[in-house]
Amino acid sequence: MKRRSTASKEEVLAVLKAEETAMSHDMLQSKLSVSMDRATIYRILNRFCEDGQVHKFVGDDGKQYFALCINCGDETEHHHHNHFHFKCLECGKVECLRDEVEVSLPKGYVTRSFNGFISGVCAGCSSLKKGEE
Amino acid sequence: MKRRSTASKEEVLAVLKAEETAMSHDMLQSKLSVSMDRATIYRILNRFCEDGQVHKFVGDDGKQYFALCINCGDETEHHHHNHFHFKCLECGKVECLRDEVEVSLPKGYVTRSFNGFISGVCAGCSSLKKGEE
DNA sequence: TTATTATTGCAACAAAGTCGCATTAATTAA
DNA sequence: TTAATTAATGCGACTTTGTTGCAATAATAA
Repeated sequence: MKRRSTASKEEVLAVLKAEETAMSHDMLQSKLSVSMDRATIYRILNRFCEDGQVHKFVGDDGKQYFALCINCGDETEHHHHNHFHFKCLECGKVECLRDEVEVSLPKGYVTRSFNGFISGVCAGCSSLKKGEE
Repeated sequence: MKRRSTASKEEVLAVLKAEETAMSHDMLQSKLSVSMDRATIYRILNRFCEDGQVHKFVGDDGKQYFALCINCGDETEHHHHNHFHFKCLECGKVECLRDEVEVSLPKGYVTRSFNGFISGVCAGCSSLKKGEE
C-alpha cells in the first residue's frame, strides 16, 4: 500500500497547516477550497494517522478531532499522546496543551489509550471579553 | 417541574447501582429487565444529571457515559468533575479514578469542562491474563 | 502506452442522540 | 374516591457522525 500524492490529500494537509487548530471532520470540510466527499476526508485523515503525521482524539462533543503532529512535543511513533486538548468555546480553536500529564492508575492497571479534553475560554478570547465589559 | 417516581426511573437507577460501572446508553439498555424506549432512557439519565445524582462524560468511543455520583469523592453541586474515567477493554467496566487531576493551563485560559478518559486493562483482568499464559 | 492498484465518489448503512406530539400515569386538589 | 393537572413515556422522525462496498478514476510502475 504505497501512498499516492493526490490533490485532495494536499488540500486537507494545507488546511490543517493553515488553520493551526485541531479539526473535526465538519470544521475541515467547511474550510476546504475544493469540495470532496465526507468519506474521502475521513479516509485521508485516517491515513495520515496511520502514517503518524496526524493524531486523532475525541472531543467532549463526541466528535473525532485530527491534529498535525507538530507542536505536540517530540513524540516518537509508538508514543502515547498523554497531553490534553483544549477547545475554546468562543473562537472554536482546538489546541494541544504542551505538558504531558501523568495520571496515577491503581496498581495493576495498564493504559492503552489516553484522551484528555478540556473546554473553556482561551487567553485571547478571555481578554477580549474583559475588554467588552 | 417536580419529579415523579416511576418504575422506569427506579429500574434505571437499580441497574446503575447493581452494575457498579458507568454505563453508556446501550450498555444500560441491554441490562434493563424492563424494556423501555431509547429516548426515555436518555431523558431519565439526563434528569439524574440535572439532579446531581449522576454525572455524564464522553468516552474515547465518542459515546456518553453516565455514572452514579458516589465513590467520586465529595463533590458538591457546582464542582468540576476533574477526575479521569477508566474503561477496561477486557471486562468493559468503566470506573471513576479517585485522584483529582490538575492540568496547568496557559496563562489566561479558563476551564469550563473537563473530560479525562483512559482505556486499558484493569487489575482484575490483567492478572487473569497473566494466569492464562 | 499499458497495467496495476491506490484513491475517490456515491450510495447505503448503523449507531448515537434529540425532539415533537399524542398518550399514559403520578400527584394534587376537590 | 374522583377529577384535574402535568410530568413521564412511547413512537416516529430526524440530524449528525462515522464506516463500508463497489464501481469509476487516476497516480505510479512497467
